[in-house]
Amino acid sequence: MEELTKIYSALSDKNRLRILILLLRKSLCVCELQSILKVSLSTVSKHLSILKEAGFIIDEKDKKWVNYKIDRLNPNPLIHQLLISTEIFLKDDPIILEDLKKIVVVNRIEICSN
Amino acid sequence: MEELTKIYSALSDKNRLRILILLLRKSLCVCELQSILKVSLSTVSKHLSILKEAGFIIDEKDKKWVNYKIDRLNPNPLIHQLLISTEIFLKDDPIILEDLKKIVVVNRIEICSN
DNA sequence: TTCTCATTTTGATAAACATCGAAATAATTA
DNA sequence: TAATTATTTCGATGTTTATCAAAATGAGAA
Repeated sequence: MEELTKIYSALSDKNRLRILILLLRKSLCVCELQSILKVSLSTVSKHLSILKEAGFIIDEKDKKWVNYKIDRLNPNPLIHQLLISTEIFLKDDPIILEDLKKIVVVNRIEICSN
Repeated sequence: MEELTKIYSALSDKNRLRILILLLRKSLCVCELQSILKVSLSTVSKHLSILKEAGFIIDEKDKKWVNYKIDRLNPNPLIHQLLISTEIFLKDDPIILEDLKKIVVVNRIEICSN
């Protein structure tokens, strides 16, 4: 039962839902997410670790950066079902729509070290 | 987005998951739920109000008691999908299996006023 | 090897939450 | 009407959580 409450708890925060919707479109590094969410880097990092711990995402080193992406290979079907339902539920949300516009032009070289 | 975090937050507590699984089998009053969960009446009442606020359950007066039941007519399809997924995920959970044994013999006349 | 820099961890703070017992409420029964 | 009683609300307490800034980490670049 703890595994299930951990999964639902991971989805119980606005910033984490925004992160998941963004990652469904595109793999992103911590500083790119920070530039969209406008919270501190340490907060983004903490949210990512909660989502990873729950099984929604994985991380991958890419040169200087850590790319976070949806864990498409997670064997728990609930994870994928929740991602789909969440995406559908939020498809017209104004904050989400703004976020999705931003990832089109986001550029980690410009953003990092500022 | 707040509506969605409210829904997922409602599912982020062990006692509330136990309540939902019980109500999927049988409508129950507050004191019946209390006798199974072994937490205080005010805590059960609070959990029920959170589940009701999120759209999972409704209440109905029946003589001296308030019966809580799954809101089968909630127009939000996510609610029903989450209930089904949650039930499947917890189908072999030992605490849930014990709970389900108990509702077979639970009797509100014997339980209340103790 | 040393420096740089993206990320994580730590420590602190304020807000939210789960829980309880006691008081308040409301509705049925006597 | 008065008493009973199932439930809710209130007030208090301890725990968890979201957040930030600063320090630590660790991997690539010089």
